[in-house]
Amino acid sequence: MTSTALAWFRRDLRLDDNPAWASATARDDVVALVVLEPALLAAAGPWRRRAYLSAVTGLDRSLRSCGGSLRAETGDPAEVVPRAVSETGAEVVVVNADVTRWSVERDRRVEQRLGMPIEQHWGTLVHPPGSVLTRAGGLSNVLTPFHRRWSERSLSEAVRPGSGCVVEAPDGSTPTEMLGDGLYAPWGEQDAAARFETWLDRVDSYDEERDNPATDGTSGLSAALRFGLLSPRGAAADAGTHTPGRAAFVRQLAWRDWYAHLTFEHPDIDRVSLRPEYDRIAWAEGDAADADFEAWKAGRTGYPIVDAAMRELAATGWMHNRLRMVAASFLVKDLLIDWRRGERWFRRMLTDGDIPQNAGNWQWVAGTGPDAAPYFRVFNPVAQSRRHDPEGRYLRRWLPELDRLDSRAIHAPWQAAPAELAAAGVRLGADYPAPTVDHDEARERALAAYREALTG
DNA sequence: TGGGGTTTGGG
DNA sequence: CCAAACCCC
Ligand SMILES: Cc1cc2nc3c(=O)[nH]c(=O)nc-3n(C[C@H](O)[C@H](O)[C@H](O)COP(=O)(O)OP(=O)(O)OC[C@H]3O[C@@H](n4cnc5c(N)ncnc54)[C@H](O)[C@@H]3O)c2cc1C
Repeated sequence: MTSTALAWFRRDLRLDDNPAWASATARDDVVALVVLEPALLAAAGPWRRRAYLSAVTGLDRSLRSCGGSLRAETGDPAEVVPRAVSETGAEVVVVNADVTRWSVERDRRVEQRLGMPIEQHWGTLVHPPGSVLTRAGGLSNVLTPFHRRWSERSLSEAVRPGSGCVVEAPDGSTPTEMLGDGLYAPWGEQDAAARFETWLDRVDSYDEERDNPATDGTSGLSAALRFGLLSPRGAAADAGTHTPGRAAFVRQLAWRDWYAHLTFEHPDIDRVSLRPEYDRIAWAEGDAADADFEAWKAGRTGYPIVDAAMRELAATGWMHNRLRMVAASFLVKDLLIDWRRGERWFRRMLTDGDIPQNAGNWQWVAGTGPDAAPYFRVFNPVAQSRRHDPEGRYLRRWLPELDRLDSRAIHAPWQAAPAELAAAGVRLGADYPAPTVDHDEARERALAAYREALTG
């Protein structure tokens, strides 16, 4: 009698070094399934939706090179998965687990409908939740001790697919048929692996280049990690920590794990401040705040560094880490708008957007999370711009209307002399917005609001 | 991976 | 005069 496993792929869209896939392919036959969940696709903005569907196509490509193909179905997993099980005769469903409340609840619902437990592995983190603990036995609320413990743990060995026969998807449910031929160019684990290889040529200068948004001094691997095209465990192992650049890169992977573990422990990370006293802040609300929020989303705040970053986000689904901090700080501290509103917009628009990383980082910027920046750390958008993009190379890329301003004026056009603006062809309020807020006043307003929440 | 203001100490 | 140190938020 042959044994059949159903491997249900979610955000682990690769075959190599994938614990769930390795286990599933230890059976005689294995069915590979992706469920296109309407709720998830609706929540994703255009960039992440495209990336996800391309990654699904890429997974199908990988499966075809082992003689099978991917079965893709649309619907609620609680309906789709049990149906696929009964159609294929699979006796086990194998997954890599995820940390969000949404995915935990989904898997519980599926198990109920299946009438049996799902076989769970971990394949989207370097170390799974619950495996990195302080002496007291809990999850650290401070990154540094977490990182130390995390580094002390040895990395598990890479796992390889077993020899199970990969089943072909039935007619009508291959990604090509589901998504349309050629609409989504395959983006797969080979692409992620190739990108990682070229990153290893540059990783040694990461610690020096990472804060410069005008150059691609970072790995650009976040979307591949988001969808599991790259094994984070493998990335940490292959990079090593023997140079400062490599150590800094691997530390970022620890940061990623930390936010995932925190999310597993605090499923409401996107809804409540992990330091609850900060939920007493009197955020700006009403028409004026709504107008500020719209200006921020559209890149019309009048602060070039914020506007360039927000325009890049909307146009590409990407934003450099330094700019994420600056743009998020601007929304929270300068506009005094609830971090949750910004978090939702970022999550929708970012190709790499996910709840643990996005909400964790927003809580860090807003000062509401564990080990977050203290609330009185307020970024000055002009100072950040001068420090990290001194020539305005990045600004010019996204704000062509300011290109003729020199590298002194471009960071704060409203401070330039009228003649200088005229010579550069910039009419503030017409070609480019006048600043929506005065940073010095806004900073005082934010400090007062935070202080009030903490003391009053 | 904060910034604004002030003081201090060498030039 | 200026950078660094220091305090505070
Ligand atoms: C307000 C805000 C929102 C963010 N939202 C997201 C998000 O939705 N999804 C996301 O993946 N990252 C998010 N980040 C973290 C970080 O900005 C991105 O991971 C990074 O810019 C991705 O570029 P990279 O792959 O070139 O990173 P690299 O600098 O090359 O870092 C390597 C990897 O480490 C991880 N990493 C790096 N920085 C962080 C960090 N600060 N926190 C956690 N993990 C990190 C990422 O997986 C990244 O791919 C956010 C940061 C901020 C400040």
